[in-house]
Amino acid sequence: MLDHSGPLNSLGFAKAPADTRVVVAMSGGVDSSVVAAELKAQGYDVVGVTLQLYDHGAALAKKGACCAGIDIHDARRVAEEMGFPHYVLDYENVFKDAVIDEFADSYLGGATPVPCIRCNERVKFKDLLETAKDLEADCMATGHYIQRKMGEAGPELHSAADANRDQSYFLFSTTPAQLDYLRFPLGHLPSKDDTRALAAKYGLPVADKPDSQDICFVPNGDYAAVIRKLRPEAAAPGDIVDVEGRVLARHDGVVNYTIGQRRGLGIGGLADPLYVVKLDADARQVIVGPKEMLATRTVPVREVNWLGDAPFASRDTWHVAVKVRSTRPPTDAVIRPISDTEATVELVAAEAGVSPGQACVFYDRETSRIYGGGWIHKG
RNA sequence: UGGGAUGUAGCCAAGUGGUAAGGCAACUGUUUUUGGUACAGUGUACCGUAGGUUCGAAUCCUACCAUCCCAG
Repeated sequence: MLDHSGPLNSLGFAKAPADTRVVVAMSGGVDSSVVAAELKAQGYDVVGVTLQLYDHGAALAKKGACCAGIDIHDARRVAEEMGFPHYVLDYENVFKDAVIDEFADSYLGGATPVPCIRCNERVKFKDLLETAKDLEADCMATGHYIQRKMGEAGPELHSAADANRDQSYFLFSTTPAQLDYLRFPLGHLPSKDDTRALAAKYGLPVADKPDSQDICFVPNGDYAAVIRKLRPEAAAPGDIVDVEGRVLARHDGVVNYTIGQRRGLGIGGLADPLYVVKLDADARQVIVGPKEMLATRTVPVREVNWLGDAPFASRDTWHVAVKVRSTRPPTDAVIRPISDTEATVELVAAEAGVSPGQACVFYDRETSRIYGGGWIHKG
């Protein structure tokens, strides 16, 4: 089921699976459990590792969570049944510092963060990856739906075969060095059904667990409540104003809003709906306007992670396709590098709801290859 | 105090005799490993109050109340 290329084993090493140690990042969900089971079945020296990322009450009972409470036990059960060692590491402090704090501060600054990406780049592919190396593993495998393919200049990042499952948006910041060490055994599967079928085949206790969704550390979808707990000032009220500055209503914190948002404004009596078109954290203002005002064509990005073969700033423009959100197909765009890590992205067709703090991910126009991406800022 | 206008669900607003459109907001669901969007669904409106005319009124008549505008 896994990739094969010449004399190398399925993970790309020129030795027997039994001599290849692979750390599997196990969240406790179906995907990573299948990865671990499959590799173990193929004879690899599998070591399962699960991170405990947070541990507050309400989130534990929630369906579709990961990396806490019952999920850790689920991962452990899979390891026991399949017969490989499994370790649970306490990463609560790391996760809070690297992900949750920034999540809160980003919202306080009027931006809209993507904590799942930060978690991958700052925790799973950083500390956990180092831990895997400490365990003398040859590589680390995850259950992400994305592909690593060997190219002329080394490993390349490619979208998952199943476009509906593709998680490339959340993995754009994977560096070449990380990519070299990582493996994504599920990326080539045609659909999630195949994953569940494999889970059933190995008799995994997690075969029927629901998919994870929403932000894992946020209970009940109320992310603002989490922020208020961490940063009481997040509830500071302010005005909801139109583009001319007229006050239309009051709000209880800019953290409750994001650009493109329609619901929650509470302003009625108009012929057409209003959308948040801008957030001014300093003035505590939520600026609203008609839908047309959301059309955005110029997107400034920084912290660019470039995965092309030639240096990012070696050209004036790159013609690619980009995603400014996870749930829409890539759209044609031109990247104009400003430096090795900054650029202006011009969308050929305007997108609505582009917000600072979100990611802009670069895709090849013709192939499944991903050229990295950058973080959108206010410009 | 005169003159004029208006009063229909949280807001805006159709409906001028036959028993209450629609939009916005709100809520719920679907979609989605971020936020958001989109889509679908959800409303017992004492039709300002009190009388009257009529088989029957939100729609006609009277009075009153409230709000707004003009006049001084």
